[in-house]
Amino acid sequence: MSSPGNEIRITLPDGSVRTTTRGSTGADVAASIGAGLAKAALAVKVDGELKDLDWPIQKDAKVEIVTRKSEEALDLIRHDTAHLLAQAVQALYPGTQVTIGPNIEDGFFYDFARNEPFTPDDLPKIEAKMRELVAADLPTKRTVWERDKAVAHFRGLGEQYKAEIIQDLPANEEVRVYYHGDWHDLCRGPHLMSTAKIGLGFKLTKIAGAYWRGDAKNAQLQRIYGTAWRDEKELAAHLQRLEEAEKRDHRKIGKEMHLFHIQEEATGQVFWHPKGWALYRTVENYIRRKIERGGYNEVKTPQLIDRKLWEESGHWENYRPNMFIAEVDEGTDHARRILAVKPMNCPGHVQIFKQGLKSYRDLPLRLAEFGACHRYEPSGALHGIMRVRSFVQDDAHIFCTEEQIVDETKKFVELLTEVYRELGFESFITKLATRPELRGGTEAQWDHAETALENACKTIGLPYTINPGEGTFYAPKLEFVLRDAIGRDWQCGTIQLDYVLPERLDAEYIAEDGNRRRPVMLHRAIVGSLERFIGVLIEHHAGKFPVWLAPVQAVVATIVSDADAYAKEVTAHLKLSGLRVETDLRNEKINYKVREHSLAKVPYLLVAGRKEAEERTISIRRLGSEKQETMSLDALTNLLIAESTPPDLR
RNA sequence: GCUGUUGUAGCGUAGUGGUAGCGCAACGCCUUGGUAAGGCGUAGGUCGUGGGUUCAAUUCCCACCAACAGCACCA
Repeated sequence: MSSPGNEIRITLPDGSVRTTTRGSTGADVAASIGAGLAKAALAVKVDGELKDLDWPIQKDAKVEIVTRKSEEALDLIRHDTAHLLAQAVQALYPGTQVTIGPNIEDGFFYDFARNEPFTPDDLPKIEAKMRELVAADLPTKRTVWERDKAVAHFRGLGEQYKAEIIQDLPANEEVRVYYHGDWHDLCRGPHLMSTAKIGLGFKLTKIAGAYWRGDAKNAQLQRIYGTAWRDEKELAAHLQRLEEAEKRDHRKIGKEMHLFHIQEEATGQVFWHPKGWALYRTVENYIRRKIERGGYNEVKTPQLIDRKLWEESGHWENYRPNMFIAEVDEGTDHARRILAVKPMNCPGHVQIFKQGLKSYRDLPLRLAEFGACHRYEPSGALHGIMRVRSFVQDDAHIFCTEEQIVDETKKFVELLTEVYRELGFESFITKLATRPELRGGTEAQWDHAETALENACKTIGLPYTINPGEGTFYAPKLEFVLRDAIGRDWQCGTIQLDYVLPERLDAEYIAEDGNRRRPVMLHRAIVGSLERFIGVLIEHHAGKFPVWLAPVQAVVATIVSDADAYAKEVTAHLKLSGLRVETDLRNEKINYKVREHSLAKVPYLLVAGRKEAEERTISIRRLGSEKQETMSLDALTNLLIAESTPPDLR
């Protein structure tokens, strides 16, 4: 229903309708509503699409004026700030080529090609230039170019990357070039109407190398990251959040709480200290109970396995660069034997499966292992205990029939959800990684496998997103992702459907009809690597673990030395109940002890003074509370036992 | 692996071409104090490793190792 002639009908978000001339802009509409709105307007949404404020509206449409308060404002501001960054960089460092500058979470980046490296000292200079450009209030102007002319123009300026981008634009897409003052850049838009609209809520945060088009085979560009907000107050709040996140860093807390360390002579491997190992074992034993009850059989397979098996499994061909190789002299004829330290547990589990003929009645057969795996990870990938070269997976392989896939997947996802919940993770992300370009197996197998994973998510009501083309070459997979304190995502759990390995390693079972069949193999892990998971756990709780996980669950601290004997007795008593308790008899004041153990994040401080020793009681103070509570030794023991009981045993 | 930055006592840090300070922790002495740092004192460092320049290197240069941030890779 279009209006006649030069009139068009504009529908505003409140449902009201206005008539205006064809070709009116968002700015016109805003002005017609009020001067305040006209001033506040940043852009306009026409039928749901973000447009420049001076975009002529040609037909009846729903129109919404976007202001600083709108949700879209941040995206607009960030994108304009990216342009501002590029403009500042080219002003300060002539000859620098611009490439792309998209928005990311909390900000933006822009990739530049320049022979000289940027240094951290450059950031304040660039930032100052950006502020200058904001103050100059440079007007934005949108122009549309003919494609060949644009390519020639940018090439003439020495902007090879931009020229390449224009050439690769879809044929039906308009080539738009935006001017901010004299400076111009290829861009789809929309943009704010002037640099002043950006405001000063931005900050450049870091410099890094990044490959052109994300491919390590291409040239490496220099990326400058920034964050941008509606105003300086929002920026300050964001920086504050980052600081808070840093305090949760598992590497920092791991050191402070004496959980583990890593040193040069064993990079990418963890030295677990007594306290960290207590935490580790608590998690491991918990998982062990969960899988035992889930119908798994725990096994243990060798660390060093002959090259021959890895050749059969395909690892020698596909995974060799990541494998640690051991070579031994067999003694005679200089015969060398080559073994590989296992990077995965699957081939070992297939060997166990193959011992003795299996019947369909044996399936599903679930073999689990806390398997220590070694992988030679690139040095730049190492990160605390989250990404290491030696780690233990809560690994298991389910050998089953085609028909059992859906049920087994469902059971696994239920188990995983329960474990995450019991360990304190109410929210996690699930991704379904589907068939990649390079893949084995038939289309029917892939259809079946992907559907099975999808059905499992649906039947238990687990929300998931599709991660297209990210499956492994042999299988689609579900990925379970936990987020760390600094906003980084870590894939922990996974389940993958594998048709290839049973084939390569010749696993089979006797089916109901008496024929030999290949089992399907489900590779699955709940926490993934114990090391990584504990890292996530540390950051998730910021070191303030629930009592059952806490490395030290309580400290008995004395006020006067007269209470020493009683304090020792209390500690011994609690230890007999299986609690992790320490005694602090030091010649320090109680204030000092309270402070120290609070900072050490001990959940319970048990204070013993003369009074408690006489009355055989204890004064307790919980971490995070200033309240004191005095109770009998028996009551205390019961309380601590209750709180330290793992969630699955309650 | 790539780009950039960094590497000083257990931890956190200052500093300089003339062989190193501070805070916390540790240890000793005094203090026995009722819920977030009591006082005084002592000890601890071949300044990541190896070369080079220099009369002299922790400081300047080179190489290597490691850590950190991002990229790429991944549990």
